[in-house]
Amino acid sequence: MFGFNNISIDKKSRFSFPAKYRDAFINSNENQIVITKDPQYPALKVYLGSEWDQISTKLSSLQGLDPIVRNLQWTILGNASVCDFEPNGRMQVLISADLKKYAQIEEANRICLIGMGNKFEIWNQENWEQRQTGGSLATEILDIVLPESIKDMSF
Amino acid sequence: MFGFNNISIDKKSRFSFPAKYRDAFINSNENQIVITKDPQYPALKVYLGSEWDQISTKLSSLQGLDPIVRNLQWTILGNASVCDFEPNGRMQVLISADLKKYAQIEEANRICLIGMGNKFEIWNQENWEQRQTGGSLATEILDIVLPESIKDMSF
DNA sequence: ATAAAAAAGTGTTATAAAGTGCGTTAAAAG
DNA sequence: CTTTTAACGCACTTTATAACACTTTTTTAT
Repeated sequence: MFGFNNISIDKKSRFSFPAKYRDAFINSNENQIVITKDPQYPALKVYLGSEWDQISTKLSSLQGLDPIVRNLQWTILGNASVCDFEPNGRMQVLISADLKKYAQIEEANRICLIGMGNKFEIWNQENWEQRQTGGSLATEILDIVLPESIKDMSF
Repeated sequence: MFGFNNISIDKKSRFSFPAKYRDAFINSNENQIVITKDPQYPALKVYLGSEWDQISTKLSSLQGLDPIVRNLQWTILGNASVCDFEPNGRMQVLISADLKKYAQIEEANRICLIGMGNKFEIWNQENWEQRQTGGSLATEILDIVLPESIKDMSF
């Protein structure tokens, strides 16, 4: 599941996945979608339920007394929104007010949904364009020093 | 059970878990909730009864002569408040005056309830925001040197 | 020590806001 | 031109919260 999509969000903060991904969703047999914060950029990560189960299990098992681990747990686990998802239906998903704020899409009625294989990203259009042209964003965090326990995880 | 929730506490210091967690509570067959102090931050930990049984059993069995262990035992075991909990009912829980004070939510009528998988955290809103934006809090303890006996526990 | 008063805890109800479901219209693709 | 997809609008349902009433426990005063 790849590619760029500029799509709308309705008055109740829902968007629907483009129909071109329907078959892939049906084949992977998912009935849940998880949206959470991207730990580095003002953007959102969208995981399939099964992917999320793996990531969250691993992340929550790490030693929470390490402050860096704890921060990642807060960001990724503590902001995750689990949504029921029907690959055969409208494939609609709600974005919470909190996550909208983080991704700076509070006002917007359009978002960029980027397919990255087994996950998606959601971006505010201006931020996405700026990143694509090599610009940097005020809120981005590039200098995370990861503890050993996390180095083999990919979010 | 994941995600951020900004919820109210009533005049009698009760809050109710958001309805989205109901199914998970019913499935895990819990009828008790335990709230206690977070050992590092001015925040509260909320455990399911079964999780608490494991953690408290393990923690209380550790050698109490090590001062760090002793401190963790005091903080976590000595402040635990066990509450009856009805997954099919209103899922309401009372926060004791003591714990409210520790988490600095005495005045506030709103709290942040953070779902971290098999446990929750409760934060005063200002403290939570400050932590999320990289700020630090006066009362936080980050430089704990953990004894071996605790390194494989995750609270 | 007892009664009254206050405080703390428990449970119920009403209402506004948030979330969900679905039909219709508009736009795009074949 | 037909079919599919995306966007919009509306009605319905669920949820959150404040307000209220009642019970139990604790405190205070006599």
